Amino acid sequence: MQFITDFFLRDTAEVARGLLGHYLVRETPEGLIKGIIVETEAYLSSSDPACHASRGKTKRNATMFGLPGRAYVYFIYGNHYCFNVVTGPEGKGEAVLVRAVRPVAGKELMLKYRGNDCPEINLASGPGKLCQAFAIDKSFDGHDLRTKTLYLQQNESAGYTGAVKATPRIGLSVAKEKMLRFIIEGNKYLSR
DNA sequence: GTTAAGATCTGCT
DNA sequence: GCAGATCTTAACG
Repeated sequence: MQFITDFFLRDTAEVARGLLGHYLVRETPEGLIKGIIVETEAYLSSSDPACHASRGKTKRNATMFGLPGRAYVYFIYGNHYCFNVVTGPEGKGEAVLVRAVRPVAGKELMLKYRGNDCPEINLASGPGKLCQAFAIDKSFDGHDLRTKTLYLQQNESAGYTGAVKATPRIGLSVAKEKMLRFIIEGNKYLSR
């Protein structure tokens, strides 16, 4: 079952928390890839210097200011893509970074896209690894996440996957103190 | 035109 | 635990 737009129009931190336990699905010509989201981070537009949108709209972050429920994909550190879901009303500039999933289907394909024989526990345990395993690149920037090839799917048992915990976000040089990272506590597939 | 910093990963010590 | 790889974007001259 798909998410409705209203889900993404709520408070961004609530959306980040609410996505835990649900599915991220990728349909490739070679087969289906599916994972359960176990780690997310919220990026707010106001008073959040860590957010790309905090210093206004630019060519790179324009997607963040677009329609909720779209994908915001950007390239970082010369090597990696990061996958976000745009939240809030159009023009606000907020998003949720999906940092890690637990693989549930298409593990062979994920392994192939990751390009080495990494253990299952590391297939998608981090934003860059997740994009590699799901073959997500810049062509998905602005992609509507209710259409095929890449979408989010509700999981009825999401609320029973474990206790949710808020922690500081990872890898930032500013606003390190904000508790905007959400994890399923104790899950083996977290980035750390 | 030039430069510095970045929502990371991997391999080596 | 730490440094290096690697390159796009945005700010500045």
